[in-house]
Amino acid sequence: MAKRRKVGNLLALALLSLLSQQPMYPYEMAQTLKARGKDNSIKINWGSLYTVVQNLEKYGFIEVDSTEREGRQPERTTYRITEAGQAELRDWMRDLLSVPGEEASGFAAALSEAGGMHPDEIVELLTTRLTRLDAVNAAEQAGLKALAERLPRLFLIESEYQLAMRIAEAGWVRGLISEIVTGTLSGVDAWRKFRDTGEVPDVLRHLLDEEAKGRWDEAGM
Amino acid sequence: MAKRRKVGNLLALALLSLLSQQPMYPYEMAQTLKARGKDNSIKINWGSLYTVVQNLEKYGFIEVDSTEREGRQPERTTYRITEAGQAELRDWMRDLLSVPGEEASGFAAALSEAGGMHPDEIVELLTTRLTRLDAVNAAEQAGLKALAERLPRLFLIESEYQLAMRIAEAGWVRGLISEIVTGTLSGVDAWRKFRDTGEVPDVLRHLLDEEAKGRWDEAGM
DNA sequence: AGCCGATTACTCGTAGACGAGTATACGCCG
DNA sequence: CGGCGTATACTCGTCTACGAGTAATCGGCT
Repeated sequence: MAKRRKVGNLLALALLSLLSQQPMYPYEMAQTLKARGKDNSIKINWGSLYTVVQNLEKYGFIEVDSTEREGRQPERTTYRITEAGQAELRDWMRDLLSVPGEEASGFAAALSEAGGMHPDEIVELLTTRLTRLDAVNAAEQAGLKALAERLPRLFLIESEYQLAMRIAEAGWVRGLISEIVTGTLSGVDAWRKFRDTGEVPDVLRHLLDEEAKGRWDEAGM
Repeated sequence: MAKRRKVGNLLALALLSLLSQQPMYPYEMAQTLKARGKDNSIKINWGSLYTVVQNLEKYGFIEVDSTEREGRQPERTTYRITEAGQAELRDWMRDLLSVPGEEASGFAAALSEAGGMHPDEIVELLTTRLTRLDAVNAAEQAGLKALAERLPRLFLIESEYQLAMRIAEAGWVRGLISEIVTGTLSGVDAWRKFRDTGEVPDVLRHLLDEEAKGRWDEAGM
């Protein structure tokens, strides 16, 4: 599951999908993606675009359909998808849809280092995040509503998904803030003391000892 | 906000955080991260490790503390964090915690291409995802519970976060499946028809026309 | 008629990510 | 006490991502 792809960039997925509908040349692909608003979910990078197209060709997922020049413009190479490309697209989609996980989040990484900062500062930062999340979500919700009048929702599920996730995140952050503030989160008291006075809590000393003996992984997480 | 970092790899964040506690040599950093179970949230890659350390040094965030050799082993270079490094760590943390978004998800990308597959297949795949999500979540929940008995929750927030997000995702997926099955999701009927009979729905034809004229972005999403 | 800015379409160079490979030392089993 | 598996500590080379730069054409305005 979630196996390594020969061409792993998500932009490649979008391109394969595009070419499965009709042949195109690279620049046209980028334009079409932009026109369809896909540049929200996938960043279109000129550098990547041509590398990805090249690699897709290298591995036989797409092939040259024709090359022509209009006037004296630089040559336009039109590509079409191959059988192998169709298969790859299909397989990749199945994989992405059916296998959860894998995404590394900066926020999660930062959370796991949060012990290095003062609780009050964390609360302040999280509050800022929450405000921004709420703002973005409200805007997005309004945007979605507007679009929903002209488009079947089918075309908007991916935005709905992202919105749902961000709403969930907002909820979680709200909860965390209140847990830190009220002290419900076990460990904050010692943490705050440590950050304020420099006094190393027993728990921490304990943990460091255990770590030295490499006992952490025993719980099998 | 969310500005470009001189050293952008999340591994660098972990390393800075580690070195802000005490000087270490690269291999030791990797060991410590593993011992602390951080290899769940951040993948530790030998190749990346040394590149990142090198870059951190290049930009003055860390500096050589000492180099020694025990016996005839390869030289061990111990690094310590600099003032600039402390500042970078702090600033980066503030950024990661207070600014939401930015994470590109493969699932979202796949969702936005879902129109290219048959609804029944999508439902099948989503159901698989749901099963897996539920399984992973149950396991994680159990694991967390076990750990919570020995560790203050403070050390587990990042796992709690990831769990919360995956639970939210499961909920959303469950909803989507039922919306597709029952046909509540506007557009599925036409979609299914199209996939079954090849008959191009009016809506789609309409959209393609508009796209040609570049009207998509007007809603300002 | 001709100039300017936007659009089209790509090229190239660099920096980063990553994995496979390497080389030494240490423990321990027979 | 010799050999071998494992842990230690990196090195190297490839492949990918990306952004800045380029060069031609087109439309419109003076």
